[in-house]
Amino acid sequence: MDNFVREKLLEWNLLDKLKDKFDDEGKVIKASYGKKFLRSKLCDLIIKNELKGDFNKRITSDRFRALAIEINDIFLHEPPELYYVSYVRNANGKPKAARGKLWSTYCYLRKTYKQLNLISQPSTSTSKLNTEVEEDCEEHIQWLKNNSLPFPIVIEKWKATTNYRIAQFPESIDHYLNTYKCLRSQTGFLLLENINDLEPELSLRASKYANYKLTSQPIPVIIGESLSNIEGCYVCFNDIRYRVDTPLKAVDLCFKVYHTLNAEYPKECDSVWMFIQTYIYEIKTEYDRKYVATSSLMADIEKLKSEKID
DNA sequence: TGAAAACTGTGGTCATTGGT
DNA sequence: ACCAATGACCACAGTTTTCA
Repeated sequence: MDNFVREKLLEWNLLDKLKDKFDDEGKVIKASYGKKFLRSKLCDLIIKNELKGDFNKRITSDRFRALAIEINDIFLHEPPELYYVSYVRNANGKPKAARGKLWSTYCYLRKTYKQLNLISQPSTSTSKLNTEVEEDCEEHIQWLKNNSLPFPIVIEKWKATTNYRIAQFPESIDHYLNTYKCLRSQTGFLLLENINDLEPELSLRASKYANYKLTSQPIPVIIGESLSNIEGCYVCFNDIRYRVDTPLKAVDLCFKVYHTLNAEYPKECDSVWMFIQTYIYEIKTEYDRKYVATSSLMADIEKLKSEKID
């Protein structure tokens, strides 16, 4: 290692950090400068030293920038941008991730350390069920698959298996309906068999969804010439039609169906259902999407309410 | 035996997600 | 708003296999 490089390394405090390896590998890297420069080896050496002693250590963007500048100071023709470009937003305001050789070496090392179990995987939110509870659930699930009565026991078993069913997370509502017999019963509701205008509309909707590889979601349906002349209200999903007394009850039931089945809201009116969920029912979940329109509507309503009180 | 094809691993970018 | 983290994807170089 020549004096210039040694001085620079001392100045930037890199020599101490790299002394274990740099005498050997550093010589190789230094020798390659001006020929086929071993950039990857250099990055590997630096990042490994940064992570020495703690495989899970985070390197801040400031540190990355400093390291890139240090490299540029030692190896004058190596631009810092080659080694680290921090996060930026483009003209459209879209975020652009950090780049550069140091960055990708860091990512690659972390990937490798994870594969070798040197870094613990971030804990997922799903808590593990113990085997005893799981066995009970299996039994309940089996019962639910074959029985739809008596209703109180259905409710009890349905509640007891909530976590288990969520863990099993079905692909679609079809799966749910086909698996659990109780969902097809009409306890407490009138299920109509012939609804003239409704069926073509629903099948049109289903095919529209199928085009986008989505499954048709539960939907409240109101039949009648106008809102002042309502003939009937339904909640429809798949081939099931629940009749309810009022539009409000249809919305209410539909909302409950979404949550009971862990179904997603229909894409085209997700924000509307999110408003109903957060403002009317005051429910917040970890899966909630935030909408500017929804938030501003809620804020506006709150403002109106407070003005009325004043 | 050497060229071509197939395969594999590394290094890199990008879009997106998630945390603060 | 910022930025770290992640996963999908791609290019490319090196290695191995196939085949004339």
